Amino acid sequence: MELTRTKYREAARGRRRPASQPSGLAPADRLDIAELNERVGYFLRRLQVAVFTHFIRTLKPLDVRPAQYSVLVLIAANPGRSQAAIGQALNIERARLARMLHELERRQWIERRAASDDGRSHSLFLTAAGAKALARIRRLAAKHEADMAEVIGSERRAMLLELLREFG
Amino acid sequence: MELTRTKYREAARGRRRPASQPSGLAPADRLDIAELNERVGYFLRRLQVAVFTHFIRTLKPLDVRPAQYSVLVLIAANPGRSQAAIGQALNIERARLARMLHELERRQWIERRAASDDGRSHSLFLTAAGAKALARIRRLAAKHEADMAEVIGSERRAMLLELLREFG
DNA sequence: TATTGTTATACTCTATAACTATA
DNA sequence: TATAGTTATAGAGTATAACAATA
Repeated sequence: MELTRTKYREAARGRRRPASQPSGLAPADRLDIAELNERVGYFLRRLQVAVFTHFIRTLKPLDVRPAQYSVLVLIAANPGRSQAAIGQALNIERARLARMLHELERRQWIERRAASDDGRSHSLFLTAAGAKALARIRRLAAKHEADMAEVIGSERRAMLLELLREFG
Repeated sequence: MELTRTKYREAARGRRRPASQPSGLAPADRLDIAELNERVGYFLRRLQVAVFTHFIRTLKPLDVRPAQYSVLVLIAANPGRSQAAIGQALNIERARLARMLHELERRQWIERRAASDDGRSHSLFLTAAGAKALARIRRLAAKHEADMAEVIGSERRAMLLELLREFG
């Protein structure tokens, strides 16, 4: 599944047969997926993969992945916070976050300073270059989100966002 | 985020502050995630991870993962189809599917027979043991789905499923 | 004792490429 | 030439455990 209007329309045409229809009546060339049609996790995963694929492609010029984007955004909005705080908020393992931050530091988008109050923790900040990059990143992320709205439909996107937000 | 009623209620309490509120007013101990509150992909990913985690934990007794479940279900509903057909329907790379099928064959849940009409392709079938295992797997998967409905609410689950299905 | 950050290992999943055997 | 399946490799993400420094 790709996130394009053409594919979406194809999917809409293919969806004429209701999920409750017995599997024996599925056309010979199409596979019967009736049982999966009742699984929230199945569709959740498919849409998530499609959305992330489109995000990654849209942000390819800056080579930023979804997790990196969320970390940069959180550091920008919460300068000086620790790795533990960022990791907990985003549900990223501290081991994984440590490696990701090394990469962002290598690109000179963030810097770590020793925390004044706690010798164990590092305070995280965007560098000037990081802030500049984030401005470009945000423009591409906004384009990604606008593409999604165009494919999904604005009001459907809003419904989906509200439903998902209940659990995030 | 875990998929439990307790966690859900905590999340609901924590959601009092609207997403549009300026970040400067976020409490000092909580991180400001206002910008992510508008990202469909962010919540889609969080919910998908939570749902898969619960699925994996529920099916732990049989050690079946979501992708394996979907493959078994598709073979059961479409006996004799090729790896290519299964892979295309589920959006699984043929290389990945080949390894997964080896594992399912090792467990003696599926078997491959040479296709009668095409010497290149393998026809996939459940074994008797595979059919028996799938019956147990389906009971656990149904429990997983029921748990989800309990946490999310039946009507919200139905709305979410319908919205997601538009793109799957 | 517990926490912060780091390194290391293992496993899943994704993305490719190269290869064989068939068509 | 194209397709079906296999094997191999590389990278991202997840899950652990172990460790040093600090609380």
